[in-house]
Amino acid sequence: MKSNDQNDSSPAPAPSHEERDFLAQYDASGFPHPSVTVDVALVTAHEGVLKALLVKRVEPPHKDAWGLVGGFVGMEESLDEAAARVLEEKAGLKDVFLEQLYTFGAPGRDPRTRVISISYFALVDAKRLSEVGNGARTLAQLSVAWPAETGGPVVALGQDESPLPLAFDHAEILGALVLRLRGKLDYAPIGFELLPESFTLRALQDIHQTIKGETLNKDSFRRRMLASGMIEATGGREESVGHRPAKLYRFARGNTN
Amino acid sequence: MKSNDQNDSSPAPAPSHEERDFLAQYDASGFPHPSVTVDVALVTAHEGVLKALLVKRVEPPHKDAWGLVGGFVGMEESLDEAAARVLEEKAGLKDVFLEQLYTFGAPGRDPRTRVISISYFALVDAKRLSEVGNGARTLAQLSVAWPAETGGPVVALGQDESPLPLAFDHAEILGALVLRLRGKLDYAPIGFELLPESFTLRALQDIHQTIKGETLNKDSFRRRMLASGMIEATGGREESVGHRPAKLYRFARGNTN
DNA sequence: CAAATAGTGTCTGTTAGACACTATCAC
DNA sequence: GTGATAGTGTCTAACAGACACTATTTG
Repeated sequence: MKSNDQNDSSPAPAPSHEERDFLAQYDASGFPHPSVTVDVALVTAHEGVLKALLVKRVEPPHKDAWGLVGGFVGMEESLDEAAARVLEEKAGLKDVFLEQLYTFGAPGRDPRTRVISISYFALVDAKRLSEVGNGARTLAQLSVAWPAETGGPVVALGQDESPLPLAFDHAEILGALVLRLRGKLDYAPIGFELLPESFTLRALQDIHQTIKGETLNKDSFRRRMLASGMIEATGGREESVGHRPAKLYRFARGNTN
Repeated sequence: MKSNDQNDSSPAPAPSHEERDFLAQYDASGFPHPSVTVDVALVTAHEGVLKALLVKRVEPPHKDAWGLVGGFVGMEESLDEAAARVLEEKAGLKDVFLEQLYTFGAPGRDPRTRVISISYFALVDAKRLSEVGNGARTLAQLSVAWPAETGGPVVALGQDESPLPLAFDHAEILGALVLRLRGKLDYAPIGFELLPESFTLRALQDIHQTIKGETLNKDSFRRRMLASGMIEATGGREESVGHRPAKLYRFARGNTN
């Protein structure tokens, strides 16, 4: 599927750009141009805190620091496609919720050359974390690690500062991410993206509390969700939980009633 | 201040990039790179509708269509700085509220080459419109025009479609802009940016109604604004209005009470 | 005075928070 | 039964909408 020969006469597409030297770019008239990348924060809610996938950098700059997965934007792909590709190549995840966050382009954010990075965030159910790493091309090289498995290479996003040294301006990206999630939670269906298809009201409330960083009133949350029309009962219930089982709900796409 | 000689040995900075040929960019190894631009929507509320500054394009592509002001991002400036510079050079306005909106980068959005554009929006009081054009370097060339003066070269942003043919994906940018303004209005102080420093509650309500595209309850709006702590009375009042004059207020920065 | 809009006081319906109470599972 | 959480009913406080009424200007 992938050609290692850049001079191959067949129309070999994007992947080769990952291995190129990272130098300032010039056009035919000698005018320099910035490089354009996407950085993707893969986010989940785990044990009551928001967590994002970080990979340990094995080469300078910021060697041994932790960073988001990222890569160059190909000439033939949209920004959304680039973000999805990077997420699949470097984390092994497909078909996840993906949204553009913000574009960072301070002149000094990468010490090698001018790099403009469009940041994205992806939301996944914590149960899909086991997929991370499957088929990821550069996993071994970048030594991906995830909280559930190692307890280490994670940053908990909240009022506290990150406990890990982060590369580039990735701490700023994660800060903007938390604000975006908090701001959108009340009017956009992003909470459901962090849960499996069917879930209990309690689990949904936990997600909301994790994002907001505060406890919510149970009765009010319940009434509000049921009245919103955004969820519908699946008919099923929890099983083997040691107490009265809760009804299961699913996200009712389209109902804005 | 500006050098017309690109081979000048003094460290002549950014402005020359505007006149270059617009061709695909390649680095030393022959790998192509996208161009990076900023597009800025200068927005005001005028006669009950949102309006954005558009300039008529005098060269292909999209010759004779209307577009936002835009320009290349210089290698030494941040994205915010690039947006402010473009706004000053092409609309003659300085010191206005400016915020990044979204980044557009579909492969075909510019027929010449791959262009990734970080869009911004600027908010100004309608009374500052008279400044538009002052000192704008390329104004004559691009034939800037504004609603208040011509009635023509404007797009009214609302539920209706634009009556003007718009260049590139600028219609999409304006659509995203309206959604952003509506979404932020209730929790961010953006309404004040569309008004002079002192204003009446009625004028503020008009701005909110213009952005939301719906009428608001007068009593409730009044109570909400006064209780928010975001505004404070200046002590002054309207004059010569043919009816009871309203108190003047100003935006009380920082009060989130 | 009339015309017009600013601003106040009060009632009502809706919604959020609080809390008591009942329901249903595992053990 | 006990322990634990799900789910319901009801009271209350806060707030938005509605509307009547008063206040203050220009002409």
